[in-house]
Amino acid sequence: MAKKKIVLLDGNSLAYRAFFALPLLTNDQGIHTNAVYGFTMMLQNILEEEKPTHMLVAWDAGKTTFRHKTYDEYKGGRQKTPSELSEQFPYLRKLLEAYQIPQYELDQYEADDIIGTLSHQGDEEKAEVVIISGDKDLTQLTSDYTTVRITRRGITDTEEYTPAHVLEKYGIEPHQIIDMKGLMGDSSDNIPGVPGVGEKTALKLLKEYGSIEKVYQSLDKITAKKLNENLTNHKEDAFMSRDLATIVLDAPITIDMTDLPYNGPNMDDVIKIYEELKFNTLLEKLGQSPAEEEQEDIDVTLLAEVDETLLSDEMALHIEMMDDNYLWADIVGVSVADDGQTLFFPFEVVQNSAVFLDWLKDDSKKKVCTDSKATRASLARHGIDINGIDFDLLLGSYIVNPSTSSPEVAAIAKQFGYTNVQADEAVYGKGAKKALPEQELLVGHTGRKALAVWKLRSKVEEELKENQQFDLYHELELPLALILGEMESTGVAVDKEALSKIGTELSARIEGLQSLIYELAGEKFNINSPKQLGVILFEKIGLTPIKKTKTGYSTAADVLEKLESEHEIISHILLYRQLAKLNSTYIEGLLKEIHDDGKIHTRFQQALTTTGRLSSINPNLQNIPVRLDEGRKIRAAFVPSEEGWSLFAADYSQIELRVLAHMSEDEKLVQAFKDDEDIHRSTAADVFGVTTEEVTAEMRDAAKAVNFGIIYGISDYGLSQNLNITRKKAKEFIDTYLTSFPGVKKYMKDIVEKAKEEGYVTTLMNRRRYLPEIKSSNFNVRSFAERTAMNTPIQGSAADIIKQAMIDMDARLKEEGLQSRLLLQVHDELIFEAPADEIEKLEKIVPEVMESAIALNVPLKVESSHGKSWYDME
DNA sequence: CGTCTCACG
DNA sequence: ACGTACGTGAGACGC
Repeated sequence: MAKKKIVLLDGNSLAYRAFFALPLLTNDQGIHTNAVYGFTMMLQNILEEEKPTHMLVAWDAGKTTFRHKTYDEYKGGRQKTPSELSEQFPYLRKLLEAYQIPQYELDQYEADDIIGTLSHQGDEEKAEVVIISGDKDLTQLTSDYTTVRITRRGITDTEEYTPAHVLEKYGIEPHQIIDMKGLMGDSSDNIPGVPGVGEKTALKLLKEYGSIEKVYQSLDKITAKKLNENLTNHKEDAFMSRDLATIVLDAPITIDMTDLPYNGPNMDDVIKIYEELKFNTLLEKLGQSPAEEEQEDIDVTLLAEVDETLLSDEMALHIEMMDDNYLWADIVGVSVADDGQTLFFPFEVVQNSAVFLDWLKDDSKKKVCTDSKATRASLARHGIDINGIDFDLLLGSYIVNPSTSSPEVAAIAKQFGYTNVQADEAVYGKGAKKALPEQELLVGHTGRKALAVWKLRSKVEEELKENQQFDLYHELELPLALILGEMESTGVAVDKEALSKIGTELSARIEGLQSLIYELAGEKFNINSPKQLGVILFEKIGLTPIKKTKTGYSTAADVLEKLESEHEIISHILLYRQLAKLNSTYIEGLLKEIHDDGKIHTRFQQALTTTGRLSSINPNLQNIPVRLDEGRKIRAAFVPSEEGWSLFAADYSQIELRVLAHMSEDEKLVQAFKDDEDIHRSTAADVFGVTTEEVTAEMRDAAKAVNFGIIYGISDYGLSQNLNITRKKAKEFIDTYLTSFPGVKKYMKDIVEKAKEEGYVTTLMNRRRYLPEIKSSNFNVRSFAERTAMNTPIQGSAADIIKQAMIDMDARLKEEGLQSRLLLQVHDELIFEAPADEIEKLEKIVPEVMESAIALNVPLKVESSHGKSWYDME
């Protein structure tokens, strides 16, 4: 028989861990499932890695334990278990039953004690025992036969404790862990310990004396006055604390090893509970497709001819493509739907039907669709005009809730309670298996999409109106989609030769740096691999690691910068990184994206960010280098598409701080903008208590960082990292700032409160972001939501403003009959191309239009420049 | 496919 | 005590 391997799980501890590590998920019944889900993930991982022959999950029993008799405040002051977690325990039990894993609890004892007793039995039998918990106290049980795995960040990652690892980490033996606890106490269990003694002091004492008894025997040798005094005064506490922390090895359990064989799960039961909890990804892994919603029978008629009477005055229209890049994807079918019918047309039929083409072009024939921009672009690619788009499901649902992830019709429909449409993946498959299905399926799928859009329109529009967001949707986002579509199809001209030339120069320098780095390292390695680089820097060369990542040493730029003076290799690596990034992302990456027309056509995602900003993909043209001149030179390859034209750029100056000034109505901030002051300088003057003339460059930099911090939802830690100062110093800065700008302080407080009360925050144009996590009992999750509550109205309002400016600008260009065209939007900046003789005009009207996009109680300020490339701008 | 790193506002 | 700045996209690596 194979060797015994016993795995003992600390049920409560792991459930807590899973609960706090994951966001609050719910199944369709509104039952929270995150702890069960996380627990399941852990369980899967454990089963796979350990392959146990025996298993047990131990639970804490009830509120009182024998430890309360020793110390009635044991675990006092502990937060009540959140109801979102307690409701999950019955499901955890059920899950374990399905896995056929024995569970046990014992009155008056904690899970620790059950585990301790069983591992003790295991030790005596010399059986291999693995204990899994989130509680480090359990490490006292490590022995030659027992390993303890303690969860660390995430849910499946654990740190493995053996006696050797305990010794390496703490410098003591496993049995001394309880002495350590006795001395230092444990605030989470309300175990007092000795005041003033933390982990460091406790370990120092134990390394020197060995045990609590010995520490007290040698008390006269401990010269540190305060420490000696504390030890003397809290002797009883120390011993009692040790007793409390000691895990019982002979609890009166009624089970033994023979009761715990593990023979694998009952798959039917496992599937059942996964289905109940809607663990779809786990079901898929089991080869079970998640229970499909019953699809109603829908008649989709395939037509090879277009009869005029079929196309009505108002219809849903869907252009189906297999690839989501609508700029190049082939159209695989077209469907229309209204109350009476759902029809499918092969695309050739549409192309060859004058009736259909006329209908598409006719502005008085209203089209209801999802993703109007994609619809328009896919048709335009085949020379087909479409007008009269009157509803966009994608944009509408995005405005209702920007946090919902998928742009797919099926996913959106489900949010609104309509399930009669399938996910694309179910029809086409995924990855390498993705393929066009047989025609009948395609017809049904494409038809159902159009019908879904048709059926959802009123619901979405109603919700938009209810939330006073119809204008935002209909007057801002919908017309913007048209403008963005034009920008995408216009594209930006890129000088291929110029780009290649920069690339050649970069490659030569990268090669030189590479050999230099190999030489300094004494060997060849892959500099692009953080893993290999970490080994070279921190093991071979022996530099001190400053930060760790999940998987090893961090080699991020801020870490390397701190090591720059330690070894000359660092500066070369930093430069190598910088140049390698430019070469791979911006030279090679962009070259691949230049099409036959000599242009790059990015796509702007209009329904993606949670704040209302756009994003740019395939390629991203919103992150072309600018901060360092080295990279900035890439911009020289971005040129006007026509002879004699120029690029023209206009950017909002400090738009986010101006928005903050407006929304907070902070007097000083408002006045500073009214006086057109250098805002970072004037902030510095206030924070440092000097006149603006006395502000030094360093003071201005610090103030600038604080201003950014304010926009991001400030935290002392974040600011300290950014400015490379102590947290205390950062906190002082923030406090001084907030005292100096009481309006901002009040605004931040109010916005968090409002988010808690109403569940969401809004922008100037009534964009919403829901923040359910602001009520989380998890500090990190809650803090993140609080910062988001502070940041989203600012970032989002700035996004609203520039979107409005784009619409106004588009109208103005048409009005004035100008040839100039908008090419790009980069969050606070608009980039145009223009004939030389229109530049002067643009210099006047672009700032004028942008500055008057919205009226705030501070002025908006726009600065413009123009030139022969995106690099040479004046 | 997740992680790390780094480009932008 | 907790471990973070807000919002993105892309390339390289290594499983």
